[in-house]
Amino acid sequence: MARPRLDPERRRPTEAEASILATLWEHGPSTVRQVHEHLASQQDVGLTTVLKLMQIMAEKGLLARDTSVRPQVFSPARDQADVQADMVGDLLDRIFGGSTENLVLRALSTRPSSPEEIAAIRRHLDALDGGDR
Amino acid sequence: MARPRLDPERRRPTEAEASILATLWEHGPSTVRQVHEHLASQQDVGLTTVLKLMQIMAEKGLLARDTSVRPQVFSPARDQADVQADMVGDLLDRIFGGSTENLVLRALSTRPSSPEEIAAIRRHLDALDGGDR
DNA sequence: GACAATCGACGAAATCATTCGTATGTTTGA
DNA sequence: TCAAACATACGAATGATTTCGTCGATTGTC
Repeated sequence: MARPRLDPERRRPTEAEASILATLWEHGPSTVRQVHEHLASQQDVGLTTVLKLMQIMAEKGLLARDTSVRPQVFSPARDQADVQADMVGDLLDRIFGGSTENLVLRALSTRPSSPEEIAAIRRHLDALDGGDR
Repeated sequence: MARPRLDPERRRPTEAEASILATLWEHGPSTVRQVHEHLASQQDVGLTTVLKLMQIMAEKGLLARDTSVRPQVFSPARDQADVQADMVGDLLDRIFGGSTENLVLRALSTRPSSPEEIAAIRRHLDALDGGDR
């Protein structure tokens, strides 16, 4: 009696899956061992655990795998920006009542941002509305 | 062989729990029936399911309950801003490589923001760094 | 008070997410 | 060549999450 399965598209990665995706986005297409080495430096996790996860992700369509080489090389199947957009949108709807302003404000106040970062965000805002004031 | 239990503090609400918290933040302290009515308008979910979830959340310390009235009234036990900060921080670390700028940029490009909203965000930025340009 | 409606507790089941042992096949290097 | 090391598959265990049925208690209505 659990929740019915979600539409395969728009399926958000789980926590462990997100770690693996992040690794692949950062380092590019990688073998299981490479991903494991990176993750193991942060958390205690076994090689076969990572393998299993990546196999499942490939089945789900989250990863693409190249079986023509050995060891096999995995790459993210979805664009980083797409996944980020889905997850931000989800968070927005789930606990920010859909208010982008609230989310941005919360993000800015949660983590200290450098003046450079703030300036960069201003430029993004300018690009959105032409810099009206 | 699942993931070990997390520290009770800093425990992020699950998906279903987040929906309930959002309802309570939006409508204030509510009965199970009220929460259910609100949620049922969005998804298909049973009354006893919501009840059970809210009981569990009360046990976990996510909700406070007033048993002196009938029906009982539940309210969020943690501040909305705190939970939002935890969840944004988590998303930041998990798939944005800790870059607030990326997250903000993604949020802004994912959802159309009104000029008013953009102006409000600018004011927040000004408050952070005094409006340096 | 009798009856119906509502409330609340509880247990159990289904599914999901994560973990890893073990078994088997493949490659490498002495 | 042959063994050691590595790669991959697979199944199963475990805990977390979500679901809801059912039963007794409480409340409201006539």
